[in-house]
Amino acid sequence: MSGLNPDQYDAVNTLSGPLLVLAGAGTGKTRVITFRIAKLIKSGVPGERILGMTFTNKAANEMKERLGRMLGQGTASGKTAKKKPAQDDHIPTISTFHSLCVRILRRQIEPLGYPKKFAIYNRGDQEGLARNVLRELNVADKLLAPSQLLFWIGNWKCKSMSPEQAIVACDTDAQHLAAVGYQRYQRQLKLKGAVDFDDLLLLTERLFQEHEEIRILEASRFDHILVDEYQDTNTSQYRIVKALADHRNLCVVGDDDQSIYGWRGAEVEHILNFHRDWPDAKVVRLEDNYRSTEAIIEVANTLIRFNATRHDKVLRAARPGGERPGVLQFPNETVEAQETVHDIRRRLEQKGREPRDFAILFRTNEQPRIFETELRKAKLPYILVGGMSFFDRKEVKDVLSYLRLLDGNPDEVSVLRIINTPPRGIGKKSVETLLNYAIDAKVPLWDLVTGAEMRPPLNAATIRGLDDLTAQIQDIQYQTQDDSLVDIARNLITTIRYRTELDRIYAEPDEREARWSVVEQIVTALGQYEESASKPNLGDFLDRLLLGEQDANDEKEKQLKKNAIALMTMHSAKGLEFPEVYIVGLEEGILPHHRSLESDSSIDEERRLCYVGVTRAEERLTMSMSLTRMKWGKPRDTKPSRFLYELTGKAEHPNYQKPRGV
DNA sequence: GACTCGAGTCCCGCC
DNA sequence: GACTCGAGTC
Repeated sequence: MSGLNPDQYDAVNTLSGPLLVLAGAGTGKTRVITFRIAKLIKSGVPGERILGMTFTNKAANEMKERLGRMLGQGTASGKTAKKKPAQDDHIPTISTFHSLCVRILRRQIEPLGYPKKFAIYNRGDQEGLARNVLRELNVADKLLAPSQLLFWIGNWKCKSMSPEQAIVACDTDAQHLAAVGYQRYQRQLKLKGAVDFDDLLLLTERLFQEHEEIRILEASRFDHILVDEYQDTNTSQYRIVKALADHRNLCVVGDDDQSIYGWRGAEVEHILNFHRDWPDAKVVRLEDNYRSTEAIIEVANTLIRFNATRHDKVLRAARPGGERPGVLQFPNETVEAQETVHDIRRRLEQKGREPRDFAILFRTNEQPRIFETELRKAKLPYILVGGMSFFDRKEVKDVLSYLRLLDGNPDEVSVLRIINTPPRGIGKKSVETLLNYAIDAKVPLWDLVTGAEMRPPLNAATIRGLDDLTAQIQDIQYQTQDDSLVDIARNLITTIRYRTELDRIYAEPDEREARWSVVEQIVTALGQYEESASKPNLGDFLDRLLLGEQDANDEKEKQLKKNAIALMTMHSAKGLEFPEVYIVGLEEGILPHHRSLESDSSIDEERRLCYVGVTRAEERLTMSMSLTRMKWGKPRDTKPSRFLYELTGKAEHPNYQKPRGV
């Protein structure tokens, strides 16, 4: 326990009772949490009685790794540990909220009327459902598009609102329509035995509310709870934490200046009001920043002071001096990318830096493309973090849908996806007939496919197709009963002739290879999972993959090990640090994002996001913008981000605010 | 039923 | 510029 300052030491050694750690950026939050867990264990608390909660898998993995080093062992549900730990049971659980909720629901969901093997729907699946709902309601796209419906549903859900509550809270006709859609959407999900991501939290919350005995059972699993990034908890997460913390040994850590998840329902009030929930809570403040140089901290402080409503706190730099952060302007985004990569290469060669010392941070997921191109040209290793794009790929969706089926979980979305992929003569019309029949007869679609339920009249080609599919799936299930998961997947891909299908669709050899390699990556991920999990099974693998616990991107893993330049959004960068950071695309409309320009409070959140970006840098920070940017096929003029003026001291300080009402 | 082509849209951020 | 969707053709 060496190397802690008095405040950190205080936080680490307060072992019981409610504790609030208000910690600025770079003040050693994660360190305090990990030290505290280690200390608890050393003081005799069994590891399995400790629960650490994080918001991202990255944070969870990092904490597991640190803890592993500190205690010289692995941690539960961690794939970071090479060997399976000897005593699996004495290890603390480090988990994201969603992962924790999935585990609770897999054990206890039945009282809520969902099947134990519920499917988890992601964005793509949700869209299909939303479309169905709108079709059912006979709503024209212009009145309410599927994406809008999902937007509203997401909004209500992250505020923990039921459809009934949403209907009451509506202002406009479109909203009211969405609320009705929300009700139908939930009904459909339940009918299909599926939940979406938000439901994972909502249902857990409801489970605890309606079934006290389950709440007590789940709460009794742990004696200590630690929550990182507490400022980012939404209503459900807040209630779940409270419901689990009977023992009162609750330690939360956070920073209101880094609250960047307001759009998914996070409320800073939770951290600001912690002492109201727990009046005897001890409060520890960490204000010494050990990460960045004084020059960088100065920029960060200057910027964040423009936010009106915040806890006034100072961030003191422990590292004096330092290079002044640079602000660069480029003619267009190609030059911006080229020059950034050029600069990195120069510093790699001249300053003895390593690729892993660099990060390029951006606001939206379309920005990295051009940087990827330039990095590839320069033959520099990079890793693109985040972005669910892996799951958006057709091949991934296809293979995962088949795997869900093989897991004995033939939910409708998966069945519809693969029923005619590869083509087996089952046309749109037939699928529609089947689907309508399934709805009318209240039987699962899959039972019509297999013929377990009486099928409606269909043409001969369709029947042959359905029988083929059924035979294929049953063959695999029969042949591979005792096989490893990897063998099952291989058998599947061969049986459905997926490679042939890819070759048929894609003419370009390069594209064929690229697509096929994605399929192989899934198999590799399955192999990795099988090695690390204590009781591997297909359903658990699919859960983990969907929750992001299991990395399916083989290339990514390799590069990570290989030491690579990190490309990520500022949201993903939270909690991380790099010696050299480039924040790119600092333009009005990007950061702050144009969708946030309507209200002051969302501009404040954009500013906090920028603050998070700035405070990732340890030694060198470069911010850049380009004067024109391609948008919808045409180069368009841009305006420098207001944050650039603010952080360079060129904007009016809020102390000299313009008169009201102007 | 499978495939091609052209019109229409532009979906933040994450688990 | 990239992608999806629906009409139209074989």
